[in-house]
Amino acid sequence: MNEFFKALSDETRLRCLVLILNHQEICVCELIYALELPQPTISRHLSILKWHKLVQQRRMGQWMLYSIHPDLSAYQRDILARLLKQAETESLFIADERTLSTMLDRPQIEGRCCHV
Amino acid sequence: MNEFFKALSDETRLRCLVLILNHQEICVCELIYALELPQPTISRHLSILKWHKLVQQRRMGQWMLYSIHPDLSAYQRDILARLLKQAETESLFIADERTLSTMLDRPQIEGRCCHV
DNA sequence: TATATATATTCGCATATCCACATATAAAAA
DNA sequence: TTTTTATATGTGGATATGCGAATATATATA
Repeated sequence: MNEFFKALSDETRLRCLVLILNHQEICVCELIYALELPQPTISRHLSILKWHKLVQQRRMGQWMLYSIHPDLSAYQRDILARLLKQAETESLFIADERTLSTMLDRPQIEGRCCHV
Repeated sequence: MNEFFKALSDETRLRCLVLILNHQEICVCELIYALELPQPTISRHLSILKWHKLVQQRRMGQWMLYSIHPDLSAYQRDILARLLKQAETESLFIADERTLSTMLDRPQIEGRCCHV
């Protein structure tokens, strides 16, 4: 049970998760751009989230898309939802969204709509 | 925001928190007995929870009593409540409660009732 | 006051975590 | 097929975390 919180205990991973939650599906290059962090840093944190089964990945051509894992338990979904709500209340991570919105030539991903 | 999850990312701290939540107020010697861990280990984890402002302490004679911090935000209370519910669903930490129930000469603490 | 009980803290060590840098791999474009 | 773009992984070092053992402190009791 504490392992789940360990996955959430890093700011970079929370920032990634919030972006994933807001956009349903997002590619690594968008996370790199939005968070303004080195590519290996993003990749490594994504692999930790993947190891904890919080996210899944799928390839779309040259891009790797990440989304919330469909097998997430109701419990974990509840925690993530509460976390997201609080992030909005406290206006956390909005800078990441603003940075992302300035990105040019973002990959076109079907059925994606931003929830923020 | 990730600091809160860092406080929850350790199993010993979760076990302490669940006991505190179930008993409202609990003394260190009860935690030592219930978790069957060395006294310095319990004390150290309690001091971490205190540092994160998740718990408060008060002295009652020779005993130090710990309880959930009254200034906890609604957000943090929600997460703890969801966590507690899930622990019950998964029957986690029940061994701690059972061990505690076998403890002799537990300190009498006013207004305490066990919620499990 | 001396002693026992309860709790907190210090120290040293082992391990875990995170980062930067370099390198590897996979797909797309030239 | 070579090159470019996108992503993943290996490595070493710095820092953080957790633990056991010893010690310190505070309260109660003899």
